[in-house]
Amino acid sequence: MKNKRMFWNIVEKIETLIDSGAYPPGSRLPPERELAESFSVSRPTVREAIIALEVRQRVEVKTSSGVYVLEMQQDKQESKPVSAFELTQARALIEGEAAALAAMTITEAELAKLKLTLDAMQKGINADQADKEFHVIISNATRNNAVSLAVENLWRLRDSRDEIKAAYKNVCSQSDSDRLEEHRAIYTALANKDSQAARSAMHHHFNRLINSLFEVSEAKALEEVKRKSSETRGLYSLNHLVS
Amino acid sequence: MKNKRMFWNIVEKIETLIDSGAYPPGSRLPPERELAESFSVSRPTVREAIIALEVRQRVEVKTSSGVYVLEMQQDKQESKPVSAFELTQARALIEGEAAALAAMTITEAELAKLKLTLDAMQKGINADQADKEFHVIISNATRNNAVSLAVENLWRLRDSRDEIKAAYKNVCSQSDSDRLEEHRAIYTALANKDSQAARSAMHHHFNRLINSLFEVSEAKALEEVKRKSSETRGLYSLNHLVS
DNA sequence: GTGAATTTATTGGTATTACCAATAAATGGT
DNA sequence: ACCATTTATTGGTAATACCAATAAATTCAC
Repeated sequence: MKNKRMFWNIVEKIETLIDSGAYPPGSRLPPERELAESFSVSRPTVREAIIALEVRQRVEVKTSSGVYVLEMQQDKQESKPVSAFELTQARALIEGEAAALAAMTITEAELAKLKLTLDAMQKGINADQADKEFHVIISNATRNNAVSLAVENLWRLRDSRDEIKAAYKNVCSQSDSDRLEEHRAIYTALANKDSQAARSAMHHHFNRLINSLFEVSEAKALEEVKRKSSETRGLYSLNHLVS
Repeated sequence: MKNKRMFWNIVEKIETLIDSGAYPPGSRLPPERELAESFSVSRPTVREAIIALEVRQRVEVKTSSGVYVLEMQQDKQESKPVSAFELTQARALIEGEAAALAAMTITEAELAKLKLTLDAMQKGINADQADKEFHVIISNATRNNAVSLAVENLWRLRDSRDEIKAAYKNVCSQSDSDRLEEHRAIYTALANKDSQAARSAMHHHFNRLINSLFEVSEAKALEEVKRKSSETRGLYSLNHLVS
């Protein structure tokens, strides 16, 4: 069943035409009437599609002149490919510092909430959600919204990449106990208000994760791929951080 | 001159109605025909407005049922207020780690580009742009796009807040020489591939900045505000980082 | 009386047509 | 060759009609 309304199909078709290069940025689209005829729909439908494209900032409508293709403002978020290794390394660095900061500012209430996530993770129900909560609570405990935002953005990045989600799924599910133990260590450091220890524990957490990622990717890879992996292994290593 | 097309006005009116609480999330808007009458426009015009709102994810159209108001998905980017102090502290932490990482991976070409920004800054032309380039080059030198994105997002955050831009403007313009000197120190550390020194130099850079921000804000503030400031000064201090 | 099936009214979806206003191209006069 | 005028093109808005899906009201069977 195609429940979509007609004009969404037209949006898609026009967008495809633009992306194919048939109508480069700055050029003018055919008049509404022509588009309507060539797509075998009515003019209002074409108008609706054009309005949708206009709201999306893909085209600009100049009254009595025509519809012009706008420059693609590429989301840099989308343009830069990010691997699971990069993401994990970035998380280690940023969340490591966040933990160090949080150790000085965290409240008893937040420590209690952290404890709850540990319990939830131990019971194994919604372990992944408890994982996320754990990290978010810590980032908020920094009392620094810029840091919170940075951590949230990394999480968003993780969720927006299917290959990263897949990679994490492989790793997390097979080492729940490690993850729990590491979270406990971070929690203890925070409870002790020990910045250094909190940073270090966070680094260890992600170091294990990154090594697991390498193991999985190596196990899957052919010999040739293995060689490349070992080259990049040095690049994303956290060995200089884990004391 | 109101060159805007009619339907944009309708979009505005409907959005105002929604924001005013007249149509809370989940509720149904009046039928197109009624809206057309009450706004004294034709039905197609109302349809166009609704489509614009739909593309913006403000409403959901259910065929033959009605138009329903969606939950405002507030950009957390916008909802969380971020002060210049928070931003600067976050930059210190994240860019400090970025510099430490970059020290191990930076290329000669990138060092040369860094040098150019130093020269530009010395000449005083486009000093602010040179500043930005300096930091971006370093984040890209990490070979970690997740880190690059994090740094870029912080910059975007800075540019999106007028009060932060204003605060930075006050501080940067009055201490160009300090900034240049600190950049040189960071450059030297990177050229020497000295991670520790690079991190430390970056921390010093932002530490000076944060202290300048405090001075400016204190100079401007009344006595009472001063007291609050000195309370939060401890919160955003980098003293635990600068050795 | 109650529940299910049917009918009816409402509502958005699409198409057709018409006319307006602004723009851009073609034309003509100087 | 240049400028003013005319003409054709193009998007903007409106009015209308009919369709299809939904939801409400009604009817009917039990």
